[in-house]
Amino acid sequence: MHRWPATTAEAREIQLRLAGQISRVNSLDNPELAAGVDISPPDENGIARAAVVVLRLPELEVAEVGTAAAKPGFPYIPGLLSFRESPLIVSAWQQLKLSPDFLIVDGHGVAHPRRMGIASHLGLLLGTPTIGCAKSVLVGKTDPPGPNVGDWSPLEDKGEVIGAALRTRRGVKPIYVSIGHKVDLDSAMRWTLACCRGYRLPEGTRLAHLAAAGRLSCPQMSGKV
DNA sequence: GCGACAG
DNA sequence: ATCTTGTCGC
Repeated sequence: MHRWPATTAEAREIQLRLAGQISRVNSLDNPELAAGVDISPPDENGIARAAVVVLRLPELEVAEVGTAAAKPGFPYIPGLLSFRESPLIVSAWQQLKLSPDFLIVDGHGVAHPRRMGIASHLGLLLGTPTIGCAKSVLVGKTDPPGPNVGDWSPLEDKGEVIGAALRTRRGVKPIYVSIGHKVDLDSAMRWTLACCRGYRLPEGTRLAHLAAAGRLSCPQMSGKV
């Protein structure tokens, strides 16, 4: 694919080049397997763990869980998150026997200064449709969406709609949905909502958070515990 | 120069 | 992402 960056300037150059490879056209058609991913903060030894949870739609039953653990090889820098977390997520993804139809990522897709957030980067690395679902804004402005589940308002930057503030639960802050790769914004919101079950975060992401922290155990687990 | 800044 | 109890509401 490409050489891993040694400097932040190099990382930004890579992002600018990769941004041109993102497809914002929808390719999801009645998906059956949805995946969510999250990564734990490094433990006292510097080891972080990624977990990918695969859910069967529309029931949202856990079909499989893949994990991977390692020390991140890149620091956390706003705008460069994917260089820190992507390698571990790719490893966890490779543990899977199933092939999810799409992946929801805990972070932004094109709602990023260079339109190349971690969700988009992973879409390219995995060759899979991806959706960015972040808990806070990185770049852009938005108004609060309406109070009902499914209500949304555009997230705009430099005159461009880069995502949406989406109400996934009443009475709590919205999440910020954006195109990762091979989906359009309407589809991204549609399938995000299809993965929500009364919590602010979609189930895949929520369960992956638990799995990465070692607080989810089920027979579908694979990879290291 | 100052503030803002996914996880 | 962390640190953080009890409390209010469904």
